[in-house]
Amino acid sequence: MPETPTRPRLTDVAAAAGVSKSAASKVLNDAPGTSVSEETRARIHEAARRLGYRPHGPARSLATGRTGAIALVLPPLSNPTHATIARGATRRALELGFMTLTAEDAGDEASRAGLEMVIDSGRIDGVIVGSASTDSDLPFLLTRKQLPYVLVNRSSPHGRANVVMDVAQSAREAVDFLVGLGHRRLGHIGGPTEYTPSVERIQAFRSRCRELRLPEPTITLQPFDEGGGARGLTDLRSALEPPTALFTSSFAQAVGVLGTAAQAGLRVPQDLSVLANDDYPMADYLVPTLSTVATPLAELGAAAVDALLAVFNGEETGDTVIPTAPQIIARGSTSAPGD
Amino acid sequence: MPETPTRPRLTDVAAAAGVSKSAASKVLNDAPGTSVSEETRARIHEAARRLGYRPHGPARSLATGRTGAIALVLPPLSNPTHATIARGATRRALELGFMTLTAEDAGDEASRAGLEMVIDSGRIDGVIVGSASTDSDLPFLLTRKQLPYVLVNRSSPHGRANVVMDVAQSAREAVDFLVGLGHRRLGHIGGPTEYTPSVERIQAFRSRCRELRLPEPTITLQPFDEGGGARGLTDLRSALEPPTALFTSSFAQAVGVLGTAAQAGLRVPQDLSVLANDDYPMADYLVPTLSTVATPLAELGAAAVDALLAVFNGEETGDTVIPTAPQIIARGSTSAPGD
DNA sequence: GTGAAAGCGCTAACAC
DNA sequence: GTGTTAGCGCTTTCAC
Repeated sequence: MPETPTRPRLTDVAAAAGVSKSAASKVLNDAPGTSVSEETRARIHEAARRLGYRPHGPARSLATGRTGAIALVLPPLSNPTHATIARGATRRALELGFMTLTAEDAGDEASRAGLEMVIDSGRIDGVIVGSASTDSDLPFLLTRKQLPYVLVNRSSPHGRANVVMDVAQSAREAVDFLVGLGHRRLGHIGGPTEYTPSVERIQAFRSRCRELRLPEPTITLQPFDEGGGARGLTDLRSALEPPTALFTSSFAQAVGVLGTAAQAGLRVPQDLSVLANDDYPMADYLVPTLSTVATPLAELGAAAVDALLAVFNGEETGDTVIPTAPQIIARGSTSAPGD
Repeated sequence: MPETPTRPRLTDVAAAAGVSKSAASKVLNDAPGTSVSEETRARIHEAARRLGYRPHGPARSLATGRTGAIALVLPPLSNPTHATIARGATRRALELGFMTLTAEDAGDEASRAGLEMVIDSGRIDGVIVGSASTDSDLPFLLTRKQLPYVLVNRSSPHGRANVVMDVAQSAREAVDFLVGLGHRRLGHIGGPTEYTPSVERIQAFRSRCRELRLPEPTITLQPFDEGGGARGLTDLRSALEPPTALFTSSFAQAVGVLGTAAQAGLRVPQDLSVLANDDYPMADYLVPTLSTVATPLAELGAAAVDALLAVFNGEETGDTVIPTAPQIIARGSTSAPGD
């Protein structure tokens, strides 16, 4: 049987089944309240299957005003945090019949252009924003364009729906874990404060230390990358009484800490325990192996999709906090102080 | 001034400029051979600007049969190799006025479903495939669907256009670099042979060793991840005469090697020099810092876009090999044998 | 139960 | 130089 040269249209299916286009359309979408005999229904499905019919997206979009696609606006996916969120979101979207379009937001001119292209294209129903700093104009832009959106791993008072993890809980567990090992002088390498989780993490870390009547923790603010971890370590060590254990706000920062510690002749964990936020397979292969707080990033992405769909339906869901508890994974970079 | 409640259409622009839809359309697309007075032209542009007009993608697609979007089918972007290719491709596509849609191909059922959704959606003009193993049916599928495609970082005799780097050159430079340090017994942790670059790398590595009259190198085949590196190291060390220096086919493998070496009490670089394929910022922070062969991955992605567009235009370009030379970046994980 | 027809926003062939 | 018109493939209202 020779290949069909052009993609089959609804008309072709209808013709093959001996019905009208509208009948075919209703049956294939099983539109509510459609009255078509079981037998015709079967004929239509069979014809569609045989011809390999797939509805043509643009045509359907034009007719319905909906596209079945959502955009993910995230910081560069070279950062595994965001890649994981993206994957979780894409998986969930797929389950619900939505395509995802990723627009990387590196904060530069080119990203911005790409982003506007996607937003203005008329090819998406809504946006999941994971890149917005607190002073980003993205929420306003989307509001002005009348595009539904949710924020993920960020929150904004302007956001119609923010989807977040219990960052404070992670920070508290981190403190408790390190204290459980016997540490009392703790340090934290926080992320930039224009990102809401950084602020929460810092506050929770500090207040948990107070609750436990520990000495005031040393805290430094740094970018999320390896270099930030490196500078953070230098910072913390120059404190009057340097911490014996520290918690980083990103995996990459922890890598930077391990590298810098090794170069400085600081032994981990004997001289310094290191606990990273977020867990990746690489943790098992770093030197020393890296203890982490595993966070439900994929679920976060999935929940963002659910929240966006709720917005589509006009539901006022408010904010979502992922219920999954963070999990400490103890490896070689943490121990009792002095060993 | 109150916001326009609904997105402006071409009709609105035409009305505002006092011309017909077709005039507006032609001017805004500056269609070839359009004769419209400079003055009307200006009026139309001005009206479009004022209203913030953006063509509606689906409508345009329906009318033209083209979408202005291309799909990127790549292995999970948690692998920085593919994330970098994706970024290069997206950047270039944007420059050329194309949107990109990323479909992760993790080789599982869910990815496959997502992929078919994208392919069948009618929302893309072509596909860049970077995930195909040699026995993948993806090329056939795309051919059957009549969707233009190119392979990137892979090659296939069936592919209409393969876009690759000079992997052999990287492998030769790796050998030369290690030999330059004084090593003679070399090892290589190759990637799975169902991926064409793995095969080329292995062959080039081996033949370069022969050219230099070195002892036959020890080669092991492993997955591209950290675990593959770990097992690869174990493998190589169990050789009759273990290599004093090795080249991995991925960055992650090298991380696995460093971790496993540390645990085995093997000193890098004194007991073993390690050179990784591909370079990432993290290399500066591993313990020890990791020597790498930097490869032009972003350019590879960009070139894939160019090649795909050539296919759109019916040009028979054949294969593309990125001209940028690989670059050795010597760090702490390589040294003369025995130090 | 089923089908005819209008129209989503745009482009392009053609008429004026 | 500029406007009219016929679709692109689909959904959906409404009449039969």
